[in-house]
Amino acid sequence: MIQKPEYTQTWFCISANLRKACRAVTQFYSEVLLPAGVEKTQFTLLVTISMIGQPTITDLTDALLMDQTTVTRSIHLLKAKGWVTSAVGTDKRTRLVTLTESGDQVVAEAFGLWQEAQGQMVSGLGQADADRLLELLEKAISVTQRG
Amino acid sequence: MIQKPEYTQTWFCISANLRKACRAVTQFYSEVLLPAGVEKTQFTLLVTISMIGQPTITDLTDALLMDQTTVTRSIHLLKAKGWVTSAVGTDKRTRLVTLTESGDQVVAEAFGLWQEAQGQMVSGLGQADADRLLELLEKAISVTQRG
DNA sequence: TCGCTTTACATGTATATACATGTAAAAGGA
DNA sequence: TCCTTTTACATGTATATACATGTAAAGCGA
Repeated sequence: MIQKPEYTQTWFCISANLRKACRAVTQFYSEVLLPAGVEKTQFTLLVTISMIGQPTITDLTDALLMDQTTVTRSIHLLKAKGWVTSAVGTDKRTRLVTLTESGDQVVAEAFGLWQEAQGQMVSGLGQADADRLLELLEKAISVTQRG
Repeated sequence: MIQKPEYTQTWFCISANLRKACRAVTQFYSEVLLPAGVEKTQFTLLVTISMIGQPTITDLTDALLMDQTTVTRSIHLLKAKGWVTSAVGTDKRTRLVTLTESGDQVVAEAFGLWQEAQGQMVSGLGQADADRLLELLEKAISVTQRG
C-alpha cells in the first residue's frame, strides 16, 4: 500500500541505508567479540589508544570523527572497567589516556577475535568489494566534511 | 607511536569505518532536516510508516532491520510528538501504527529537505558511486544475515 | 477444550551518540 | 601584566540502539 509514490525515493537514502548496514554489521562483529567481554565500539577506542600511545580526548575525537562528548563518556566507561587511566597533561586542560595492563590484555585477546570477524566479512564481500566499500565510505565522509 | 604494528589492520575494520561514515553522514542529513524539526532516524520511520500504511511493530522491525525494542521505543517518541497513533489490531498482540495528520505534514515537509540532502550527497559521490555504495551496503548486510 | 509453545510487544538496564552549555586553562593583544 | 578570546574537557539532557526478560494473546497438539 504505497500512499505517496515519490516517497519510494527514500529507499535509496544513503543515510538510512548506512545506518541499517551499520546496525547489522556492528552486531555481527559484536557477537564475535563477545567472548572478550568488550563492545565493538570500545574495542575500536582501545585499539586506537593503543596505537597512538597516549592520546588526548581531542586526538581520539579527530581519529574517530566522534563528538568530543561522546569520546569523554566512552573513556569514562573504559576507566570504570579498568582498561584505561587518564592523567592531566603538561597542558593542564588536556587528559592523556593510557591503556592499563588489563586493557592491553583485553585488546590483545579481542584482536584475535576481531581478525576472525573481519576475515569472515572480507571473504563474504570479496577482497575487491571490501576495498571498494572502504573507499566509498571514505568518499562519503569527505562529501560531508566539505560542507 | 605505533606500539603493535599488527593493530594497524584495524584501520580497515569494516564495522569501525561503517560507524564512522554513519556518524558523519547522519549528521549531514540531520542538519538539513533540522528546519522540519525531525530527526533523521525519525524521518526514516515516518516515511516507512507512510509507505506501508498501517504497519505493525514487527513490520517496521523487518523493514528497517532494527531490534523490536528499538522500534517500540522510537514509536513511543513519535506518539509523544503527536505524529503517529497506534491501535490494537485484529490479532490483539499487534499494534497498528498510523500517521496522524500532523505526522503526514511533517513527512511532506521533511521530504523536500531530504531530497536536498540526498541530492547533495549523490552529486558529491557521483551517481555511479552512490549506486555502488548502496549495492555494497546491501551485500554487507547479506553477509551478516547468512551467519 | 486444556496446556504447552510460539509470537508480538513492553520494560529494565546499559551503551552509543550528539547538542547546548559550563568551567578552567592557555593564548594573544593592549 | 590584565583582559578577552580560544581551546580542551565535563555535564545536563535527549535520542538511538540492543540484550535480557516479562506479559498477554495466538497456535497447536492430545
